[in-house]
Amino acid sequence: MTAEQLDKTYNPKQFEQQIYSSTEPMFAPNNTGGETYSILMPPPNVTGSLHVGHALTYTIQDILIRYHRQHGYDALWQSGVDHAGIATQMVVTKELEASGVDISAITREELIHKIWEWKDKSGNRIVEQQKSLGCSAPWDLSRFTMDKEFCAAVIKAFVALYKEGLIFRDKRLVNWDTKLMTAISDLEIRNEEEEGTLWHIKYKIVDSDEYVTIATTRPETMFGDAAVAVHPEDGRYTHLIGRNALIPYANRTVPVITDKYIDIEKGTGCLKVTPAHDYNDFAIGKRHGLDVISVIDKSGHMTFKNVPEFLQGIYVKKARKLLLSKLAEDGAVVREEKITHTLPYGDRSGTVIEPLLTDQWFVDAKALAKAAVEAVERGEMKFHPEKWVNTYLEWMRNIEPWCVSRQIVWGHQIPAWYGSDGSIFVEEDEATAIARAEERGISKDQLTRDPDVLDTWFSSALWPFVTLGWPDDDAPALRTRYPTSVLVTGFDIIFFWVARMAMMSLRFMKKVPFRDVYIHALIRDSSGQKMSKSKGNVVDPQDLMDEFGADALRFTLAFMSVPGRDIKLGKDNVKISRNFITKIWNAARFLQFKETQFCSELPETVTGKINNWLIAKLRKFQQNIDQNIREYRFDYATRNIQSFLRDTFCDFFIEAMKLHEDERAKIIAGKVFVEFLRISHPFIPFVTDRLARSLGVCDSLLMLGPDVSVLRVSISEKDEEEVDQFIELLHQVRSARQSNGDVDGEYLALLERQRSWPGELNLVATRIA
RNA sequence: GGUCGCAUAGCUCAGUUGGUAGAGCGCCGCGUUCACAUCGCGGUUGUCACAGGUUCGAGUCCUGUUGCGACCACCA
Repeated sequence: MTAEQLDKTYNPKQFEQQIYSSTEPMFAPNNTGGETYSILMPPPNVTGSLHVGHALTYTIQDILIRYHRQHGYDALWQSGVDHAGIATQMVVTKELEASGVDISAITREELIHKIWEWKDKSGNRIVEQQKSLGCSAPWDLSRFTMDKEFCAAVIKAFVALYKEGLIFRDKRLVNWDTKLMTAISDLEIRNEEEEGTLWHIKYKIVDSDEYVTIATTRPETMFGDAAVAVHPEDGRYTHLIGRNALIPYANRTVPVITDKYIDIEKGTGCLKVTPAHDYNDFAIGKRHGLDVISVIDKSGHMTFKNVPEFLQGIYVKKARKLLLSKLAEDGAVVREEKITHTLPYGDRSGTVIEPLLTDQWFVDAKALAKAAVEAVERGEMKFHPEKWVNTYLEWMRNIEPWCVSRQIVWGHQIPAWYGSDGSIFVEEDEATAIARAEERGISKDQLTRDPDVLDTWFSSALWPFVTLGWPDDDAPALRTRYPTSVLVTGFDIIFFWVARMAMMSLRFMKKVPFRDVYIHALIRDSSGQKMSKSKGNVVDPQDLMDEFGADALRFTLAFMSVPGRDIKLGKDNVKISRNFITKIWNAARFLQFKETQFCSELPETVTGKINNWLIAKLRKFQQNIDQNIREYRFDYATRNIQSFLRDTFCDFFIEAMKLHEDERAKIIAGKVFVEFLRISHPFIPFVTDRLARSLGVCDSLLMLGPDVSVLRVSISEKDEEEVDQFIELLHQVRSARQSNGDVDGEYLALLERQRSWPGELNLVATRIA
């Protein structure tokens, strides 16, 4: 490696790209049979582009991977992309519609084909951005949740779970998105508080002049009422129990029943029970054997059955208005009460979610959760920071069946075939399903395949072992790398992904998927606001990288990764990091100017107090970083990098070097600076590699861990202490001079003490003060 | 309603085992003779949210209060 003169200014744009491509071949795992270190990269959505949250999570993972690779581990960072069922189908559908395609007119196969086309064309954008950030993943090993092998694995897992009774089909109330026309899981809805109205509405009691007044926020569902319920001990209504109430305009009566679920204080104390459109009402209905009467269809309109003519086929919100004006006209609205309540909205579509009764596939999450809870309780999978273990356990212990079928086309089609007689065949392929059906006397033509696809998170849940080779139990990666070392992700993904990977992994691999789970912070804007497109406060990491360099962004994100606190990211923070990196650059320039030797070996015994002191500080620095990495304290690590370079190396050592010319010091300075570059490399890979090359040290620091010879060299601990004291005194002298002027007695006394210091410190003292 | 965080300098935040309150930014002063003004040297800035308790000693441990935030659940 030949040295070259460093530019006067640090200009990351000039070399980052080039450094990346020249080191890329070295990102592959070495597969030498040594100790492995593996990280699964959370697969970004195929539709995604890099946002600051990604930048943070990838920076942390890349630091870990580079560090372990440098330290001789067989390191694998398994990358990939997620097909992101609903999100992707939405994006492509929108694009097609915008270009004038009538979505309702194209077939399932055509749409799937279009999405593949889109994926091949645009699905790789985020990988390019990951590369700009410096992510050192072996991209040729990258997986896609819809690639052939992955699909086969998903189907295999589904069939296995089904045959074990851990997946079942049932008619239940599910969260239905009327815009996307699919079921979604509990996690895919977000509840939003808003102002609403509670209408008190009279139902006439049959064969009487009395009325019963119910309170509801959703009057339009009254046509699905199956009862009016009161609390058994509510004296106000005892006389009505067992009577029948007439539903307005419906020509239908419902009984007044009692149930302890009813809250006497709430509303009027009378609850209209609508099993088809409310989870609690469904439960009440089940207890009392009530009919389940649907009045809303899958697109969010009133049905044509069960609903009076003037509301048939009308959109729910409009139907509500119409009905209310008619009820008011007829004097049935007793009271309008303003309340705040929370409404469920679809995460993706933004429309109100309707609980609807439909046939769906469910995973028996409760059964799977048992092992996933126990493994964590036994400490086989550890959370960092530890507090997140409570979030995980709490959710796992109260888990409900997971609805995994989606009424869309982009995803893994459920391997279930239905016979015309209602029989179900769940098999890995069509041929087997047909064979099984024929055994039961059902011909091929009488079989239809379930059109639904699986929830995207179902395949994501299998990510840890499928990417490593499952279902081939002998796959080398599966044998040597499972369980993986650590999963790095945000807390919002604990339920969606971490918990489900734990469940599936324990079922199929009998072991936890990773030893550690590192939960990182959420990034907010500089004033602490959550970033969102609608607020317009989204910071684009690409912009920051363009302006300050990828290293500056990485350093900033690591620096601000304080456990348990959100990151308030502003441009200024990145600028400060850039300034620090410039400082490193200039330190290198100085050493180059001084014709420092970068490649010579350390002498067995270091002479010179300051030289000894520097070596001692370097050792501590190295040990600190090791500990920081072990404890996932990237904030401490970057602080250590900063203070070593600035306070220790530049502000004292280099300054002393200027005053006290010493050939030994040049050797030490070169050696220590190179060690500094190696140790810092995982955090700021581009600039450290660039400097190592320019100074003629090596082609890349990617594989070069800290030199252990630094640890072997014998140094005097007394020297370290002595120089520390000297520096302390130096501060006092400077301070005294600044505030009191040169003539002050205190200053002179301090100066005297300083000058009496032995060896080269004396020399330095005379000139530095 | 349940759970979990957070509160330290003007701002953003460190403070690891209980032992003299810190950094960066900002601000003020000084400084461009051999890296760096994207810099250096020095200075300024505190009721550690509040109230109790444990302790020789509490920013740190315990109890309570207030404020802010997040998540989960429910809502007639």
